Amino acid sequence: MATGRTHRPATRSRGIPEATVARLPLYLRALTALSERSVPTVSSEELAAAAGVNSAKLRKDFSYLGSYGTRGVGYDVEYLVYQISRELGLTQDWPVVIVGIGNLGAALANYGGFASRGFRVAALIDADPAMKGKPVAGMPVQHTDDLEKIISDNGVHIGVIATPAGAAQQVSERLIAAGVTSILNFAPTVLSVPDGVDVRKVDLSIELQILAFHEQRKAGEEAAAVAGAAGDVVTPPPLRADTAAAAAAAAASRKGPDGDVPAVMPA
Amino acid sequence: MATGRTHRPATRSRGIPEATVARLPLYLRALTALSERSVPTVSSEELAAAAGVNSAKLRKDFSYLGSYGTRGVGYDVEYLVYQISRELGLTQDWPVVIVGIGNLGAALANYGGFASRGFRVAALIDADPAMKGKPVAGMPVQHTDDLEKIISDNGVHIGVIATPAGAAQQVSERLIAAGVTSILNFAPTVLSVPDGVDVRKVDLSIELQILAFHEQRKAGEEAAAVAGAAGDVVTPPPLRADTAAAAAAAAASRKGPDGDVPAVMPA
DNA sequence: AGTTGTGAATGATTTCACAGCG
DNA sequence: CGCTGTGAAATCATTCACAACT
Repeated sequence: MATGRTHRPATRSRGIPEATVARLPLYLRALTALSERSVPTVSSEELAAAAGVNSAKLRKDFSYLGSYGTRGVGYDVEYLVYQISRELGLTQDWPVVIVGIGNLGAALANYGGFASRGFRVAALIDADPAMKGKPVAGMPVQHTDDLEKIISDNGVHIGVIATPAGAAQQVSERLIAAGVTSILNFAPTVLSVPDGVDVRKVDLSIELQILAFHEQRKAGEEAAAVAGAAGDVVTPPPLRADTAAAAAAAAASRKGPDGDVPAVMPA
Repeated sequence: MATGRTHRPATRSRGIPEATVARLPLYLRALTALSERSVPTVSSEELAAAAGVNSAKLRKDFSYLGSYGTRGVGYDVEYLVYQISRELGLTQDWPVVIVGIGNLGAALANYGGFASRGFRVAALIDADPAMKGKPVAGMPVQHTDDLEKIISDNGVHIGVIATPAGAAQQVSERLIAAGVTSILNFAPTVLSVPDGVDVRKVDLSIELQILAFHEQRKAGEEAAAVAGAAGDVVTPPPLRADTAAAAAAAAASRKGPDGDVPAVMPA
């Protein structure tokens, strides 16, 4: 998951496990699609398929919300949409500010799915004076100087940070001081925030790196399957950088888990 | 976390747990920052703080890679950068295509951190004929018609989908047929892909919904703490939509976990 | 003396499998 | 009969706490 919570120990909130909470939006999206097609009821099997999970997990997830299904029949789509929306707090709408109106910030401001489900972009904020007043997504960009006033005037509790990494920590501190308690961080930095503030992080390069890991593993398996003839060991030379004398002294006795032994011995 | 893998049972890859793999990029980023400041060694405690995790978890994570530290001293920064990069497959560079050059796609194309660490944008692809040839991030946009040729000419294994939701499934099928085996999906849809293809998903509105859940919970706690005087129950009327007769018949016997009972009884 | 590496303990999540109900 | 809801089992992840090593 491209996502990752930062603070707050993985404790249950109101009895609902975190892993379940993270899936509720998926279910909600699948249910909304069914609702638009006027499908009245759906089984756990069908809904699970639409959401990309297995049905046992889905049923267990729903069991934390209550008994909202009908045995032998399934779930009432509209009713479930309402219950999940309520559970997620989407029956009210949340004003959100986006800080950092560069390429990404502008893309986020223009993102339609934003407004549709319970969220409303209350303001766009940027530190560049040249941006001030420029319309983005039909809304004038405001200057960082007014951040605190914007937050409190609009009763904003959720902030989106799309600034460069260097500015993110400071922006988060100002947001929090002004009353924000939930942050969605697109900047590639670990934010440190006080207790009670939730941070979720979306990080493109982390996602790509995780994919690269699996991709590499696939390539390795493939090579191992094909190999046997050419004795080309994939592992490059260790290239140990001896920057620290103390650590360097111990360098001789390194052990990898199995990395130094090629999966397939050269013949 | 904004992320979520889609396919492939959560099995270990080469003995390294998935949860650990997901943290390696974080460690790598923190280590790279230390490296730039020419810090030679770092303890698990320090590095953990920089990466936003606790030190026991970090040490356990590293233990899956091998014994790369020195007791009494810590970890050699350069050496660890290299080992983690290698483990993540970043010692080679991965050509990547971005499909869907709208606001988001353009933002991704312009994102610097992309090129820096092992990834190279090999092509930008869009279905709009009007976009063809237009330069985005210093690179001409190519038309979807040529997708297959672009993938195979460049040996691309990783694709990024930034199209509207409606196009995503079809695009993924074409990417996969042409040889892509890892997909980073920004479209708000569940992709269904064959075995052996990895999908990671980044979804703005899911992240916001998870934040809203916690935000709502905070508001509830606060209200409960303050309350006792005003008897304003937060729970809205159930609003049951009777779309399905069968399910409706059973509507009488609903039970929520505790949702129908206000946390604080009105006096 | 200081810090890693890791078994053992704990906790969270997923999966199984089936009783219970409509 | 079909499908939900859920204990119990299995798996996965985190944390503890300390022996091992420099």
